[in-house]
Amino acid sequence: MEMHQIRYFLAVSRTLNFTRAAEDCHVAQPSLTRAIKLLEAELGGDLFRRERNLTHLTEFGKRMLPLLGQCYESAVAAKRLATSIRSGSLVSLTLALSHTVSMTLLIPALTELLRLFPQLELRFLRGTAVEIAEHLKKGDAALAVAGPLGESWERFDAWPLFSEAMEIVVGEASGPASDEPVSLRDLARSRLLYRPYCEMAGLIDEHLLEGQVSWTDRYEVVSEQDLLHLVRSGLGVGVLPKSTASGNTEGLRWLQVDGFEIHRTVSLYGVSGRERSAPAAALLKLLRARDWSADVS
Amino acid sequence: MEMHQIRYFLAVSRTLNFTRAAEDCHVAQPSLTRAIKLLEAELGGDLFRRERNLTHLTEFGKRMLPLLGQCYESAVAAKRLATSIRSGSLVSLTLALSHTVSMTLLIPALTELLRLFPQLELRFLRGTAVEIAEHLKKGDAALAVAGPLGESWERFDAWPLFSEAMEIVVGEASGPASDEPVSLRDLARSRLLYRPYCEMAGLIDEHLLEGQVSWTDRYEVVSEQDLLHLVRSGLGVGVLPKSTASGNTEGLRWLQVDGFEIHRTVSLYGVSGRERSAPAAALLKLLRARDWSADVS
DNA sequence: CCAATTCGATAGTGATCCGCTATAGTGACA
DNA sequence: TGTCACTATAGCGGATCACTATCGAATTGG
Repeated sequence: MEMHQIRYFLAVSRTLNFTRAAEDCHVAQPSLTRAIKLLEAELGGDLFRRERNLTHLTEFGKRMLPLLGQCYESAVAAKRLATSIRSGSLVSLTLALSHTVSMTLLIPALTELLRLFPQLELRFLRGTAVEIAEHLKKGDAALAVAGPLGESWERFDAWPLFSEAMEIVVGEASGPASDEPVSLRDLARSRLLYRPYCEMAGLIDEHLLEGQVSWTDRYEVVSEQDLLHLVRSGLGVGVLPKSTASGNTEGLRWLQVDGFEIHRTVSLYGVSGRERSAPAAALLKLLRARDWSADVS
Repeated sequence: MEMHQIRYFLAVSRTLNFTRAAEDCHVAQPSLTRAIKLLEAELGGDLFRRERNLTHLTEFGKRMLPLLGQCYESAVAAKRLATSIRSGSLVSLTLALSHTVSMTLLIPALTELLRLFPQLELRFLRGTAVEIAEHLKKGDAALAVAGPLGESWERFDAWPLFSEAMEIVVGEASGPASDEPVSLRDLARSRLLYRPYCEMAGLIDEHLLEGQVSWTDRYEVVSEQDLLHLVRSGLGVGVLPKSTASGNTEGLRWLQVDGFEIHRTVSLYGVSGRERSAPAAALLKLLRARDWSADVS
């Protein structure tokens, strides 16, 4: 079953006249006749009753009409969509974000991006470092923003955006009473709210073990928001990048802890050798040009 | 955009590997590569990022996938349906009926037909003589049952089924009191319920004019059922084929009217030179073999 | 009743395009 | 570094599609 056969079939269905259908299709009438005959042979039944003046669809042809019409319409729709995309009236950009990167960090750049590309369809993927690396590799996302991906694939382009401290946060009404620096050991009796999705999770664990701290109690959470709610309720202690709760610090207290100092670098990632769409290139430029100092202080 | 290109595109979308996709499609890999390239050229953008190990759909390819998938699915569905029809598991028959032919006349034959073809999809078209002739000509219906079609097209096959009288019917409580024959003139003051859709309407009109009868009042109705309801309510006089109300005579009275005698012949119609489907041939045989005497007495 | 017209089928030819084999080029991987 | 895996390219039949020319039959009009 070939596309031109379907096109010819639909033309004859409309005109009920082989000659005129051939004109409509801009082919010679014998070509159309033969195409229809081949289609009939393939389907195993006559599609038309040829009666000069009264040519019409057979019962069989009537059954075939909707399906073949749909087939053709889909092809036409695909071509239309392709044209629409090519003309730039339909552009999209998929961005992979670490669970540890707050959307608020990106809002200014995204706002500017949408000013440049009003029609842009933005799509976000959230994931762990491994998932983000996968998204980039498979081309699910054109760019990604995350902490260190761990994975060393030489085709990853990484543009560092900013560095920030991982800080320890407790609820305003809980934890050590003083504002003086406390020791890790003092803190070890609290419940640790563990973020397994964090790029720094392994490093934090090592750090705590080096400090001879064994946290007796540990909750696993699956999002920064959940963690913040738990911390505010005094149900545990969290280790968070500074930027996560910036501008949303009510009910929280940042602790100075002796012997705990970890920084992470948030980078923008891409895959070298892949041409970037215009919006992707623009977002890259916007993010790299941005001054992040306000977000990490 | 050719069908094989779409098939190849879908295969590569599944396997994400040109070589394996070519195997799946039972073509050589270069043929598939070229087909995809042509498709990309036609659509105006790359569908895949060729990265040996990591070949994947581009954003553009992802957009195209659903539509092209639908296109291919429709074609496959059409072929499946064709096979299904050819194997006889899906047969249909369209029958055109005059408004003046009661379905009850056909029930015995249809019952038998459905015993022979349990899977048969029956479809009915109702219409006037002109409409029925059109249905037959255009192939909308394979067979028709009606009174005289009026149209003389030499390609109409007509098999007379039965003849019957056109009778005059009034409500039980209305009309002339006696059971004696009345004259047309006596009746002329009643309201005539006129059936414009009847094949005999013209002839009936002539007949009444010949009898020098002018009906002062005339209602037009659009169905036998509506007419019977009106007649039962005493709102008029109807002229009906005997078979119409057979088995449904409550509230009705048949009048003997001097000088009024019209018969009509109900025939089965087909179009010569068109091959009939098995169910059509069977129904033809059943209807012609039937004894109609009980229906017209 | 015959000529003109219309409509679909057939024949024959040329060109396009598909599918094939062979092979090159290039990352990935051990 | 050598081998493998994967895609692209080149070149060659062969299938088939589109074309022109023409026929046969049926309808239409004078």
